[in-house]
Amino acid sequence: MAQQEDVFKKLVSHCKEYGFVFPSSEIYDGLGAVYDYGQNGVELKNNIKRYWWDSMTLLNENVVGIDSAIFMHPTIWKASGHVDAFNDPLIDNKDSKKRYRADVLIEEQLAKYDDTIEKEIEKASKRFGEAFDEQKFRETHPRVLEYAAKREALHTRFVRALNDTNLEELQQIIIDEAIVCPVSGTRNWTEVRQFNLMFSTEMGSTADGAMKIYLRPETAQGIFVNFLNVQKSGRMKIPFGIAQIGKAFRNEIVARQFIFRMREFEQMEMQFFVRPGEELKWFDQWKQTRMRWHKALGLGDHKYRFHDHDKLAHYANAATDIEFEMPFGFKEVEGIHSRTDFDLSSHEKYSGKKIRYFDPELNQSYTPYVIETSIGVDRMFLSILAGSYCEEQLADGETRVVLRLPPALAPVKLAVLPLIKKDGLPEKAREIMNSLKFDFQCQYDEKDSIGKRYRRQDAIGTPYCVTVDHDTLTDHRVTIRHRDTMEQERVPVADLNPLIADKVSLKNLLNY
RNA sequence: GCGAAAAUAGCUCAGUUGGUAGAGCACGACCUUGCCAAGGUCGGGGUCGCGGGUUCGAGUCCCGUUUUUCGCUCCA
Repeated sequence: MAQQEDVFKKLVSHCKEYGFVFPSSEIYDGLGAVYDYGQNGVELKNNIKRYWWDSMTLLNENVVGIDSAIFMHPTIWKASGHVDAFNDPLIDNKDSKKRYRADVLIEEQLAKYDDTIEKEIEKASKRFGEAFDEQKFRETHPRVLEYAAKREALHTRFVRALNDTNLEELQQIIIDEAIVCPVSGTRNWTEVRQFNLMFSTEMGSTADGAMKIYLRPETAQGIFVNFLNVQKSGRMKIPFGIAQIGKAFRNEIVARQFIFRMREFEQMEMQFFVRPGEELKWFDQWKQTRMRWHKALGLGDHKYRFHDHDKLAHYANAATDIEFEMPFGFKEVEGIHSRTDFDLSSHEKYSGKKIRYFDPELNQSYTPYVIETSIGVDRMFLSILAGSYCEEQLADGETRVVLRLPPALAPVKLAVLPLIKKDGLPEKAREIMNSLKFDFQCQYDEKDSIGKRYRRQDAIGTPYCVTVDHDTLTDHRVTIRHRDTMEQERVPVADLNPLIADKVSLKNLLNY
């Protein structure tokens, strides 16, 4: 385990040193759990997205893509359940370190007043026996009146604070009422905080006309609200899917582990619409398809596993995760959920628009059921880096760091290197590079020894190095050096383009 | 959010009881160099995370703060 954490540290360090991932706003001390992708990172990330997008939209004629806006109508998040699910005001006791819902603590205090009043009545009732007039007792007894008044005042104050979502007031109530922690028995409280998962901002420039809107916490809703648009304009027939890649935002309480859990992240989601009753069949099919997609990367089949959910979310009737063995353990990179008709039905209810599909084969209309595949781009990025990163012991006792990235995903496909930087070799190398740069991400390097340049390319995962030597000037052949085996072969310059194109094509991955 | 640890050059780190900020690698120029991190010469780069305090003097001691890591907690 300690060794694995060590690998993780090295990975983070490698990402920064070689231009894959930088902490955001670093010269201003950084911004918590936000990261930027560097010159190599963005290429790798784009290639991952392309691999997913092509696997969805090219391999499935019944899957099409969209790109919906990050801003969406606020009611969408009511319909999806996101507004209600994450609005609890929470408070911590500093001594017991227990966390409570502030509203629940205050409700318990209200119940205590009720209890006290009831106890007074009970006592009096025993004392006076048959002659006891409860109604009159309630209206006249000074202690009961006092507690009733206190209870009423607290209740009024509490309801107002809740309606205004006035967190300071909720905290003040807990202080004023001398509410103690049931565990520690102390009144050493933190501030009341609202852990709303969603970031919000205002749309509209005038104060009174402004509308509170949220940055989407998932891309899925953009697909659901466009279901009819895509189905009708694309003449889509069930079963069919809609794919989308885009940013999502979650104000995580604890965002950690590098790019594994960030506050701003990117998702690749596909919602697949099916007939009611057939959802579990499709769920299983997508489960297998998605696992094959992952394993096609060749990082090692044993590094993947399913994790089926025992406890299901309110909208799901089946759910599983695809987990990858990260340096810090098996972690979720993709979720596959059978979301039933929850989302479409809910949007139908909230929008008042009919969201149905008329199935010509069944000659009936219904609300389609949905299978969702949802994958975190950043997690995918991390899993690929973790799976590719390799410190290799060489025969001569040296070690080399090599990223064994699938060639189709590598940020740089080939480096063109003159053996030495004189005798016309640099010019020849430039000429070769110019003939290849339209088809491949290429790098030219003439600094330092050839061995050092090979190692630099290993560190960013460049699958091929093309070396120009004196013979090249007369025989028009170059040496291709392979990243993984370090083997070399001599090939004609004219053959380079088709040769490399074949090796770095996404087709090699997509044929799973 | 709580607790613990850490922060010195692009990277990895050293820095003695408090007394002129260093090394290796990396980076740039030139020379050398025929295939797996070679060598030489010269050079650029740090208000020691940030803000206070103690002191004649703070990278070093104290307080606060930010960021990161680990453990809890929370969430999905």
